[in-house]
Amino acid sequence: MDTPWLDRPQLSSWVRLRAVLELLPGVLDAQLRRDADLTEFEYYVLSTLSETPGRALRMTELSWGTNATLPRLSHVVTRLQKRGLVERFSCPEDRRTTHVRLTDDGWEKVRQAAPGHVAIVHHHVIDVLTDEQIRQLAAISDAILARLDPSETMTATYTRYDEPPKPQTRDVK
Amino acid sequence: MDTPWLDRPQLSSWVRLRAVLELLPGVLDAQLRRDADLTEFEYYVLSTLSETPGRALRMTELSWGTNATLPRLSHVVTRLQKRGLVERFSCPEDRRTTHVRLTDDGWEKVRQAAPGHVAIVHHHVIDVLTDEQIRQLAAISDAILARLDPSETMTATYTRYDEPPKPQTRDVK
DNA sequence: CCAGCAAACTTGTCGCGACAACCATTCCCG
DNA sequence: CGGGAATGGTTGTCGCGACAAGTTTGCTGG
Repeated sequence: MDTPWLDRPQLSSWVRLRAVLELLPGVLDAQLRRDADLTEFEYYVLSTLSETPGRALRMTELSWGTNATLPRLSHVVTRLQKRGLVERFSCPEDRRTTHVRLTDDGWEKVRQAAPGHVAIVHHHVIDVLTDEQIRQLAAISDAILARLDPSETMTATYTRYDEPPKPQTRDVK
Repeated sequence: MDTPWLDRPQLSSWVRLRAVLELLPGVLDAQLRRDADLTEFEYYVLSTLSETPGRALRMTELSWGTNATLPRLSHVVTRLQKRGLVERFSCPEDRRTTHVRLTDDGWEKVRQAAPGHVAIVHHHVIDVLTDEQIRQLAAISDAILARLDPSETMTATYTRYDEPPKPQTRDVK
């Protein structure tokens, strides 16, 4: 097996990306925990629901919008439910499914947490990049996601939730 | 408090970056666990040591090179030590410090794991980007890191290990 | 020269996420 | 129209990382 090593520019880019992957989530998470007593992931669950008409989604749809596995989401929803921020309910149409709805408390929570979170995203990402770089970053992320997530579950996030993520060939090959 | 919201291009870029942050580490981690029985972080600890003259570093220096807190690193080193991949030893010069050295087994482990890991980095990141985008990504990551890690601990990674990370104002403010 | 502070780790506890196993419902097809 | 597969979700277990003490060694100033 001939090893395709990384040349200088590639290595340089990868090392830096890796550092971002390692450090950025922690910073965002810490801010939300401190100021809103929420995980970043919890925040995005609430946030996703808050942006949905009816403030409710099926578990599976919610998992598409938040890049989560179903088990993980289920645990998180359980915790949020215990705190009264969301509620589960089932639809008689398909009794396998569970729907999650944002409660008024959950809505209020998101309203209070959003400014701080947006501010830190601005401070650590948006503000340090030029408009040009922001466009570049979108394109780069898109390219990586296309390979990472061939079903394009993610890129559908801010568009639709109405169709399943195509043949799920999520093989790490 | 007037909230500086995200406009369309910014939001688009952030949503995609977030998805990458969420998904990419898991994919890399899964490959290493499966093929080498190593965490990605464990791999980078071993890898960092393997690239160091003498294949040894102080704990603190090692933490600079791997973006880890000292407690985390300490735990990981303990595990690696139990598996015989690294060994701790102390230097009489400053008896507070602990040094970590890659064992022959550890060296062999890294040698075996590297090709697979490099391959998946190629497949998921390098190969989907143009040379131009790789340069852009390095610049973007640099900008984010500069804010994230004002001490520039990270950018020093592939250069030097010999000086402390300047006044540690790692305030999440 | 010693008191107090800082540096360098280590250890313990807790919570979240991955994975696997499981249950319920629905779909598909002979 | 009945039986197996597929879909949708939940639960249990385990391991790693964050955070908060605690410990030892070195440093510095009065």
